[in-house]
Amino acid sequence: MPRAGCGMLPTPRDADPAGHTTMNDKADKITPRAEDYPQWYQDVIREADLAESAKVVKGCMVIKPYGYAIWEKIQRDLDARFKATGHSNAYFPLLVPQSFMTREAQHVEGFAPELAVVTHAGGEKLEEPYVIRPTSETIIGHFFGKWISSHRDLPMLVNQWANVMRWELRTRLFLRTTEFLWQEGHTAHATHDEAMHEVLKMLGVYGDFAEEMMAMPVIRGIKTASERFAGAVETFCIESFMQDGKALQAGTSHDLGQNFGKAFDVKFQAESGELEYVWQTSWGVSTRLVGGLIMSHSDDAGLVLPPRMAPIHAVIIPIFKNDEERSRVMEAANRLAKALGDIDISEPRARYRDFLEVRIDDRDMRPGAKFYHWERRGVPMRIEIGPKDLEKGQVCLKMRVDGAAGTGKQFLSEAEFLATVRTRLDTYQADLYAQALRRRDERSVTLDTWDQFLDVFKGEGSTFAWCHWDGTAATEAAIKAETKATIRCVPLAGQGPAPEPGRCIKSGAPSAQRVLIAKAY
RNA sequence: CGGGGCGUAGCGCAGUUUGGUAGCGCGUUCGGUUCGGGACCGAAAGGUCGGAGGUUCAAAUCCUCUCGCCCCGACCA
Repeated sequence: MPRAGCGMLPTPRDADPAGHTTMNDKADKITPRAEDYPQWYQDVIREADLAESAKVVKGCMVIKPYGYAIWEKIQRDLDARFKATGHSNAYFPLLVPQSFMTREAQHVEGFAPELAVVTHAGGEKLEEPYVIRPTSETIIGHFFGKWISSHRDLPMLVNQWANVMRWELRTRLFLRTTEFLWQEGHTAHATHDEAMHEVLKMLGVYGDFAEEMMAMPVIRGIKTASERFAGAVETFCIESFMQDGKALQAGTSHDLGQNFGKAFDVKFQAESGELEYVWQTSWGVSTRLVGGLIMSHSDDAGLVLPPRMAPIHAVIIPIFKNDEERSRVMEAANRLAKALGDIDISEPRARYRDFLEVRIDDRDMRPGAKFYHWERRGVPMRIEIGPKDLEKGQVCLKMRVDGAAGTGKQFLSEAEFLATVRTRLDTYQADLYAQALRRRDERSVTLDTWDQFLDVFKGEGSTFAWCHWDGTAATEAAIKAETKATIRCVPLAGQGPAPEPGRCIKSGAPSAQRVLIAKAY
């Protein structure tokens, strides 16, 4: 069966009259993005061996080792950033007394439909059911109440890495699963100003992380009331642009005001001697980030990873025809791998060391099959070493995605290669960011008429649309009802087009600035 | 919860209309030959056909009841 091919790569075997191929007719194929984007997304995850649906547990996923390694990269870097901003990790129970969930009115209302409840344990019906945490504001509020009594106890800055469960009706690997992994930061402060400062600081941490480490450009903004976290006074977010034009909320940071302080009676004695409720914040990112990473950079040949998120940076493919060549080539491969593995590729500002991860693929397979194997997994660099290279003292280098500078295989001396590896990875990282940013900006539009709007969002259509909005929930709901597009955020200063007055795209009422509208995951 | 679809080997499927005791491709295992873009030959392992009940000499196939999953709509990091 002749295959459609893998994007820009030549597939000579397509011409094989016998139709021989090692490809499974359906299972190994990556559907092109243009043909079926959601199917492409699933194919990339399967072929890169990142995760699979748990099947036996509705809506849940198994994160496989290679996918989990990416999550570990995310965790390690964010954790260091949280520590650097003064936060400490802690851990709170998975189960939350049901009565806790009902203390804050908006919070119950928002989460009630998606709670899983434990009613029986130890063979008996529980006196009070537990809910499996959909988030931990309530139980942490309870403990903050016990821990905080004086302004000297503030600020309280904790974070927890945990799993949570939300009974979603429709799930997608990484983007929305019933159970997911995340971190949730929870802080308490003496003043609203201080809490607001925290909220924005952590939004900044998320934005920097997304752009510097994931090479994923984001828009920082404020959620509208209807998109706000249940129980928050204000929700801030980072929104990223996926290749199909949809938006992904990649992180949120909430100003909780005194809502949970009042619900859980978290009071402190101020310097003045007065008892006051604390001002709280919470902020989180989840395994959804992995989905965002996939959709930001990957192509029709499979996963593409920025080096700072890649569990493996380089793979060496030995090439030989017989045992004599094999031993010579393997010796050179081992030597090169050792040298590469010693290269420190740490991000300059990071508080941890990062060394280049390299693998030698010595499996008994054709080299071509190995090329495809590692390409699908998004490994940034491939190095081929064969007898010809040994003769010439060179290595053959192929980057997973060809930068603007050149395409295809490059041949360079081993010394030159080793000396430039670090730079090449940094350039590659920067190129992926630039490409993602260009893609987003080229496809962002400013719209001024409802007809234009309908044209953009008809059917499955979506892109980043900057539009005037009259600020009312009614208009927002009308836009969503008619087009499925939603207001992703009101951009913070410098995050969208410069503010200019105009008229609402839907109602025609006056508006002070444009907001970001798109369909969302 | 409504509408649609599907459960047969690890994966993808055929077989069901017209009952006759399960097959194909890929993968896997073993042996050999191969190896600069998805190799080939030979041998082998692997299935109580989602489950329960019924009809029949005989059920993957017909009947009844169940369970599960996927897709589409209403909610969401």
